[in-house]
Formats: sequence, C-alpha cells, structure tokens
Amino acid sequence: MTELLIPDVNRVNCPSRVILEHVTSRWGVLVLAALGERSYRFSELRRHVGGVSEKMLAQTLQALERDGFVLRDAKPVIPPRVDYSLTPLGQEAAEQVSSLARWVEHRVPEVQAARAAYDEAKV
Amino acid sequence: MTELLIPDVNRVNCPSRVILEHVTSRWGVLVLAALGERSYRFSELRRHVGGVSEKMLAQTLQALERDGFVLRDAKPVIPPRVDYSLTPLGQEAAEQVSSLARWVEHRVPEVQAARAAYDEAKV
DNA sequence: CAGAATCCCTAGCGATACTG
DNA sequence: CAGTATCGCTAGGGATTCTG
Repeated sequence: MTELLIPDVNRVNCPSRVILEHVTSRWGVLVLAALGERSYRFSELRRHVGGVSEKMLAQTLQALERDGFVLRDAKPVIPPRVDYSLTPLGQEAAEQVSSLARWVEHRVPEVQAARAAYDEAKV
Repeated sequence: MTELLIPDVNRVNCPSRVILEHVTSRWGVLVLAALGERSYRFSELRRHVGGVSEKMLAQTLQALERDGFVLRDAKPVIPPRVDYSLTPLGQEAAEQVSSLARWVEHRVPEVQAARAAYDEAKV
C-alpha cells in the first residue's frame, strides 16, 4: 500500500513545498517578520533587514505578493512612494515565522553551548 | 538614539540569523518536521524527504546535530545502522516548523487563488 | 525613491564513484 | 548501510547602471 502518512510537502515540486520555500527563504522570513509588526516603504524595509540587496528585496516582495501574503500600495506621487503591508493571509504566515524567529533568538545560548560541546568532542 | 526595537535577527551575520537559516533551510525544515514525528535511519529519511541527495541530507543532519537539535546514534553493527532523533531543543524547533508546514499545506488553495488573480492582473 | 535591467561570479548543489 | 570525496555545473545573488 502507499504511504498515506507522508505529507504533501515531502513530495518533489509539490505546491506546498514551493510555498514553504518562499516563506522560509533567506529574506522571506525576515520580510514577513518585519511586516508583521508594521508596514514599510521599500528602502525603509531595505534598511531594516540588514544585508539584503535591492534586487533580492524586490524579488522576495514580488514572490510574497504573488502568493497573496503581501500587499503593494504604490502611491501616485513624486517622488514615488510604495508601502508594503501584509494581507490577512500574510499576517497568519508572519505570526508563524515571527514565533519561530523569537524562539531562535531565545535559544541562542543553548545552541552555542551545543556547538561548543560538539566541536570539542570532534577534536 | 539607536533603534532598540530592531531584533538581533535583522543584523548581518548575527548568531540568531545563522541558526534561523539552518532551521529554515530547504532541507532543514523537512528533516526537522520528519524527525518531529519519529526517529529515522539515514536512508529511511532520505526516502521520506523527496528529492534530497545523500550529500545534502548528511550536511543538513550535521548542521542540525552541531546546533543541538538532532541526536545521532550510530549502532556498532554490521551493516552500519544510524538512528537520528531530536533532542528536547530540537523537539521545540520541530513543533514550530511543523506548525508552519501544516499551515502552508492548509492554505495552498488560497495561495493558488492569489497567484491566479495576480497573474491575470499582470496581463 | 522605487524599481528594472545587466553583468558577472562563486558557492551551493547534484551526480558519481569510492570506503569502512 | 552510511556515509566521504571529487568533479562539474547552473542558478542564486551581489554590484552596478539606468529610468520614470
């Protein structure tokens, strides 16, 4: 019989895995977490998320917008002003990844201790 | 004054961002989610997580082991048998990522609808 | 300011072969 | 079986330039 317990996400190129990879991508996580707190303009967000290039920020925002997580509001003014915020769906995603990010920050000491133990045992 | 509200994870090369990237890496998510349900042997896990190469599975497991999330139990038998499971810290991580994975699978229809709307508007 | 377009490069990753 | 080692590629991503 087939393995009914294997979730869809474990299959190659399934829809859920692609979405999951958008959400958990290097910059996707940080963008969602940031927008979970408030809306940002493009370069404001770029300053907030350390190390992200213009190209990757635009690319990440477009993927998240297309997936229905991010709302793009381009004001018809000069100079251009574009506000990014979350849709209700995006808010749900942001809660999940923010929770994960907070958990990680909280557990940094434990991880560093584990690494020290691992590295010493490997000598 | 300095921006006190910016979490550590938004800084480049900070410890928490590196850990987050291990946990949210392409295969890290799926490995943690799998081990959250039960322990696996190496090639059992490789079959379970569709599309992962030996190299990437080994590399992912090593990173997660070093971070203190995964326990590696190599039985001294022939043929070799190595069981992978989660530490208590890894269980906490697995709960977070499994929750996220389940949420994504649950929301696949909404995302697909959003993409259809986005793509049509872009024509 | 908010991007799009281009160039370019390396490191991440897969495929394969080998070992204990 | 559970890896390690090596090779080779390509696509992810940075830097730069250009535009409305």
